[in-house]
Amino acid sequence: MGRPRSFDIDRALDRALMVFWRKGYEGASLSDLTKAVGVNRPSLYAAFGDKEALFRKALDRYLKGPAAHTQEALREPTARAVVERLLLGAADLNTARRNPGGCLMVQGALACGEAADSIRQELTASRAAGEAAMRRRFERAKSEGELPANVNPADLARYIATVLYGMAVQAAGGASRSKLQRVVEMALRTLPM
Amino acid sequence: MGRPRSFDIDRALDRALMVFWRKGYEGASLSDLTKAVGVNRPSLYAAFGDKEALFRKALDRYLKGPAAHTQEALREPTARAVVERLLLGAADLNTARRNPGGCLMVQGALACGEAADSIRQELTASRAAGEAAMRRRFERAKSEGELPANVNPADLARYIATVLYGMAVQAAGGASRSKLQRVVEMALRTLPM
DNA sequence: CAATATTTGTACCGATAGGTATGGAAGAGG
DNA sequence: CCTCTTCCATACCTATCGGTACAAATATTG
Repeated sequence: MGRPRSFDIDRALDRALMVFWRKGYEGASLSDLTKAVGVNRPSLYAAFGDKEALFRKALDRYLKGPAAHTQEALREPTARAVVERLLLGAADLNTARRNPGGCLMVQGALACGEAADSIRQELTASRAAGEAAMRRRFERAKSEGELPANVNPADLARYIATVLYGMAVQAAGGASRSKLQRVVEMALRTLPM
Repeated sequence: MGRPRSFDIDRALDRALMVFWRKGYEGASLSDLTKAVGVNRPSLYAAFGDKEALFRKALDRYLKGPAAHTQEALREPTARAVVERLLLGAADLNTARRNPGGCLMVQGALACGEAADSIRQELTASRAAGEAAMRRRFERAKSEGELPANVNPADLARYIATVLYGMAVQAAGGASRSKLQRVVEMALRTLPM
């Protein structure tokens, strides 16, 4: 009962995600967001809560949508296939025409004022969770005899994560897909497995 | 003639640099800056110009001070020594106790509102300049027969830069020096030279 | 000591930030 | 058709943003 909502809530979230992705949490103003979503401010607040809650929902959607390949990558049969899929997927995601350049988890809030501190911590935690998932996958690979004895799963995961973050910075600076792919190629060529 | 300035201009710039380094260009408010510098707002403006000019001067000081190792690294005798010095130097710089974590050129303005656009572009250009210097150094190395035939100097430079940026993201998230050093170790171990 | 040049501190500027009070509009249930 | 619940739109709130006007303070120069 009551007046029905006049906009699609998932479409709205997608629009908001694009703005956060391009400008980061603090760089995205409420005016940017409402303009992009096409909805007035109080409607946005009623639907999602405050800016912080909106960002968290957008991050969730990001992880389950555009960045879903990270989850799938971990299910690849070999460690090398996992890494290939992660890196090549990142090259695609970071430079997809219809997306802003870069990665929401890196751009979102690297450096910012105190107001965004809790968001910064959340993104740091999300990145750490991704690394931990990679580490567990590599531990499994090692137990299956796939990795050389002198390769530490945690170190390998951190290294791959570092390359991924660096690619996001490159993409935010305008690096093309082919340039990112050559970075991936070089990283893969020198992989210890 | 006239009343002499009551603060040291280089000390002030160092304090401002620390604030920009930790919070980025937009995250650093004028109130943060004046409080850290210990100088009132009009004095800051008289000495350095507006916020943008202050940031540019701080960036300059950053490149010539804390990040000076990048210039020195390029003068190492071999390409491998160049890379080693760059990566290990970055691990130190990004996690030095008395510095904010991370790298000013990465944290400064990755994502932000339109107001910071010119600063974002300047940082992107600075990073590109660093990569170009690396590429030229590797081209020299290749002409001296130091690099395998299948290694493209531009690709190698971009790859190293990517690892450096990724390390900055890791450090901004609180990664310790030893963890960064293990990333470096892995990157070095897999280097094609 | 007087005149002048510059810095200093206070107090303020308009613009914008995130967030909300309020009254009318629009549909669902009786 | 009427009521009730919910949503939409305008207009506004306080706090803070970057930036500055102005006058008191402090030095050098004659």
